[in-house]
Amino acid sequence: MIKLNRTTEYGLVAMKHMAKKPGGSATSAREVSDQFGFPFEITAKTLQRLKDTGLIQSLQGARGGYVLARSLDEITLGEFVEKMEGPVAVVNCASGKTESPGCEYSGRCEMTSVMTDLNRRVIQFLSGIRLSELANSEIPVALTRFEDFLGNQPESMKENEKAHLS
Amino acid sequence: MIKLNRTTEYGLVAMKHMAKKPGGSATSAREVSDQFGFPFEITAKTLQRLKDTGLIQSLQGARGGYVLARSLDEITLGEFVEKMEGPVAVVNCASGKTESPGCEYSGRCEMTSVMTDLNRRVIQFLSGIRLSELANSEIPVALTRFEDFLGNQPESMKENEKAHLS
DNA sequence: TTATATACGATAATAGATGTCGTACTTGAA
DNA sequence: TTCAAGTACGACATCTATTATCGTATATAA
Repeated sequence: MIKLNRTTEYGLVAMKHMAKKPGGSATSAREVSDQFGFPFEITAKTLQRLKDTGLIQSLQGARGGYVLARSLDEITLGEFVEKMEGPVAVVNCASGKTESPGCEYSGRCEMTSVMTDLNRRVIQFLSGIRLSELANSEIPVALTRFEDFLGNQPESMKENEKAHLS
Repeated sequence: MIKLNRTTEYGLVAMKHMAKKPGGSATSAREVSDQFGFPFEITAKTLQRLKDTGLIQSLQGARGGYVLARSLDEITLGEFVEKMEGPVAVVNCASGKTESPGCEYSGRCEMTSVMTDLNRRVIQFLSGIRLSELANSEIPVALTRFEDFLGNQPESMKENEKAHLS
C-alpha cells in the first residue's frame, strides 16, 4: 500500500500547530499529544526526530519545548517524508538515495531502471508540494490545481481516470 | 513508507512479460515464476488476481495459462495499483474510494480535507503513467519528462530538490 | 486417464509499524 | 536547593499487514 507513516502524520500536524502558534512560545510534546489525542510517548519521539533532522529546535528544561527551525514555506513534502521515514523507495530495488539494499530478483526482472525512474518521479511529485500548502488552509491551494493536473494526462485517459476518482 | 506491494511488482513484471510474448500463446504461472524466480504460489495468486480484476484472461486446463485482456497502453499505473492493492490511501482518513475506515483522530487533527486532497493528487499522478511507458523501454519515456516536471515546481525549490535527488 | 493447468480457502511466517516502559539529564521557578 | 516540567534515548512489547506456504478441487488437451 502506498501509505505514509503515522509518525509522519503526527509530525505534520505538530508542525502545523507550531506554525499557527502566536508569539515565539515553545510547544511541548504534552501539548501536542493533549490537543490532538496522540499517544504522548510517540508524540515525544516524533518531535525528537523532527529536532534531530533540523526541522525544529528544542528548548530543554521547564518551560521548554519545541519551535520551528524553518518556515513551512521552505520545506517540501518530499523532504519531510524523507526525514521522517527515510529514503523514498517505491520498490526495494529503487532507492532515491544511498545504496539500495537490492532485491533478489534484480538482474532478472529487467525493471530496475524503470522502477528507479518511477521512484524519481514520485520524489519529484512530493517535492513539488510545500508544507505551507498543506497547512495554510482547510481548502488547500492544491485543490485548485486539480484540473491543471488532469490537463497533463494522456487525452485518452481523462474520462477513464475521472471515473476512478468518484 | 511509500512503497508498492511486492505482488504489484510481480504483476507488473508478468504483464510486461505477456505483452512482449509473440503470437497469442498463453503464459502460465509456472512460466513466470521460473523465468523471474518468483515464488510459484504467489505468482499464481497474483495472476488470479489480475484475472479477477479483468486485466488478463485465463485459459484453464492443460496448455492453459493467461493472456492480456487489455493493451498496456490502456491501463494506467493508478488503475493497476488500485486493482492490486485496493484503494489508494496515503493516510487512513483519506481513501480515494468507498467509505474510509476513518481515524480515531479525525475531527481533532483538522487535516482530513488536506490529506484527502493530497491523496487525490497522488491518484492523479499515478493515473498519468501508462503501463506501456513502464514496459516498452529500458530507458523509459518518463525519464525524458524529468526536466518538465522540475519546471512545474516552485522556483525557490529547484536547487534544493535537485540536491535531494543526488 | 493422465499430466498440466487454473481456482481458492486456510493458515503460517516474517517484517514493519506502532505503542509502552524505564531512566537519565536539563532548567526555570518556588 | 529542591521540585516540577520538560527533553533525550534505548530497550522492548504488541499489533498489523505483507509475504509465503499448504492442501484440495476443478478443468482440459493429449
